[in-house]
Amino acid sequence: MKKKYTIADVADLAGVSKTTVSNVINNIENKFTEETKIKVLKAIEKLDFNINIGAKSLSEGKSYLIGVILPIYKDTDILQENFFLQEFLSGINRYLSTIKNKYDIIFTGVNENKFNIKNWIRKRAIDGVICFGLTSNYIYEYLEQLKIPTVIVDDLRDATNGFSRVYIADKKGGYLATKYLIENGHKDIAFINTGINLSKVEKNRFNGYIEALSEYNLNFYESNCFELKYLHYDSGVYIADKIKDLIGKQFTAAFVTSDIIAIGLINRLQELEIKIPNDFSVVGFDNISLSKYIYPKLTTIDQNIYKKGQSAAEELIKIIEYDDIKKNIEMDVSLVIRESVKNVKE
Amino acid sequence: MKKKYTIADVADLAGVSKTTVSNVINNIENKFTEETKIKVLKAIEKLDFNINIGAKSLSEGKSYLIGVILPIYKDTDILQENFFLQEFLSGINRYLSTIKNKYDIIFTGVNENKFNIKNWIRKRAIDGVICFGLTSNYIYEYLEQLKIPTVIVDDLRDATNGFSRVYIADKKGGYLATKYLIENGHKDIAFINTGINLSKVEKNRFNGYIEALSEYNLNFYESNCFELKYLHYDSGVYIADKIKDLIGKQFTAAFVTSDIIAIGLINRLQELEIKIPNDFSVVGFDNISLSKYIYPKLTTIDQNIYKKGQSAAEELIKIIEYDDIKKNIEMDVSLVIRESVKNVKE
DNA sequence: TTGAAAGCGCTAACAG
DNA sequence: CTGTTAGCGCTTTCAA
Repeated sequence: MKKKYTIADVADLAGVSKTTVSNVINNIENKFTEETKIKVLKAIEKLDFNINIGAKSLSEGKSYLIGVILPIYKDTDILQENFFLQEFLSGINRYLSTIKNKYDIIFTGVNENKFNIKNWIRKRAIDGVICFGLTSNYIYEYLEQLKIPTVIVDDLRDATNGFSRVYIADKKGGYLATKYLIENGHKDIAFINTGINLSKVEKNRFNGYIEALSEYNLNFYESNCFELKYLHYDSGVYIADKIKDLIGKQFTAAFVTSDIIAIGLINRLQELEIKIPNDFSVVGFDNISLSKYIYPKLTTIDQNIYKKGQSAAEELIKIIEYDDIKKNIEMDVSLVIRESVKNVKE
Repeated sequence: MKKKYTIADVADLAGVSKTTVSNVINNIENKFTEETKIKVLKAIEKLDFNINIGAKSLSEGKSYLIGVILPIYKDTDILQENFFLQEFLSGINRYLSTIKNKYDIIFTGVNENKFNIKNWIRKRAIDGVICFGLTSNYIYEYLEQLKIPTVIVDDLRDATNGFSRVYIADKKGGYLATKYLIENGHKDIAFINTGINLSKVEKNRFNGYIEALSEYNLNFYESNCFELKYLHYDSGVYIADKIKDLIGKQFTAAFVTSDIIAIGLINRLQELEIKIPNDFSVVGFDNISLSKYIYPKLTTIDQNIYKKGQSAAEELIKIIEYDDIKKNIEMDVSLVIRESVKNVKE
């Protein structure tokens, strides 16, 4: 097997010192002439030399690794049965590729035991971390204690006040969804959520719902609100059975604060011979990739998780490389009109 | 901020040498007494010491990083719009967690330019790589040249002969799918695929289809075979339009060699008022997570991508740690009965 | 503009 | 069983 060359080999071949090779590789200003640069570059080319990040890392005290901490949902493994985490990772990866893949991503799940996550960050000497969704407070504490560059995504709870955060315009999303339903002639609109008092995200979506209602002088009825415990498909199935007899009587449409639940709802309702959107209209929230593959295709609020990943990564790199200050970044949302809403005006 | 401690600090506190600390940490046999072990462990605990993998890595010439090379599908970014890669990553991660997360995963996409992938492997000093799906031959060449432990998943082309491979019982899957259709009374069954001459995987599924047919003395008709160009949702939509007039006349069911296409087909057919499974039955292949969320739920062949990730990782670690020899690992498949097939016997 | 030498934190010979 | 010492491949003073 071919020997793995080091900068010493390059230096020998080019007839310069290791220092100079290093300076050329890292493009340090005023440290070499054009002439030496060419010599070094030629030697690198000839030997097919590749820098060893491990060594660079040890000497610089930087790993060029960014850690992503992902939530693990009930009963599944990390990344499993999930329709958006991979989009998020993809976005991060995308941004990293725009800065020449200097950094690599490593990831872990949040339900690993406490010490694991802390140790993981330290032993890998991770340069920065991105936390997605509601992770536990003890993680935030560790992060603060470690003084490691961090970006929190989609968690606006007080415990995250000290960090840079990326989140979306949830209120606007709720507003857009509800308004669209109203403009399609719906006056009685159910609000299906996973707990407006537990999560600011949900709360904001609810506020958007309320705002649209009052803008059109529609009354808000507590009885039109349904709170679910878990954020997964089965909650949609569950709520479908619960509200099926109210459809057409108490309300003609629903704004559901997450796609996966909306999809469970739609599928179950159709099993019960309630046709979507003919008998009942629904607007979701998230625009997970799944939502355009179901029948009928789901009208929803797009939050572009992919782009969110990009922004989170960009912000993190700014903090790592330029000591950028804490920032709150709100991402815009938009309505994606597909087929799950019927116009009942005429 | 708290100083980051090194083994030298631990050694000082415990009153032993660095070597001894290292020996204890790595649990090297016959290199320390129970007594020293306790001293060292106490010191580690007290200092909240964490080993620095970067340094360990440099000195051992091992990175404890495994690289996963993922395909990138047309027009999308890595991991995007995809319903199985994350399951695969999840499986790898799962196995790695059973060996105490000694290794971390880093990943990259295959359409990055050639040099990038090679450089990436070398500069990170990756310990081993897992390739998923049909990647390019030049990658296999690099891998061979680099003599790096490698496991190839789902690619049986000649170029992969020299590597350990993980794949599934495709023929059995094709057989099971077709047999199930036949046992439900279907005699004329379309075979929708993405090219049996391009991919051994497709070829094997086709062979299973043929075997079931002949076992039940059913004729094979070339005209019942439809070959698609791309492996994605839109191909299903496309083929739906193409075969809609043959349904009920030339055939009453279809075995589709991939779920995502089967789903495109089903959705489009239902838009055309052809009811599944009442008017037409379909069995898919893959059991992607999406397939249980569509309506009707898709009957399909489960290939357990998650488990495939586990096996690939297990095999790779064996190669890395025990110089295990090249192996071919075939994973079993099974039929998952859901709602897209109608019994037309009675 | 260049180079010598020290050091990042760890492991591995080797000697005791 | 324990410790000394010499690297692993790079960056970084500091001096020339």
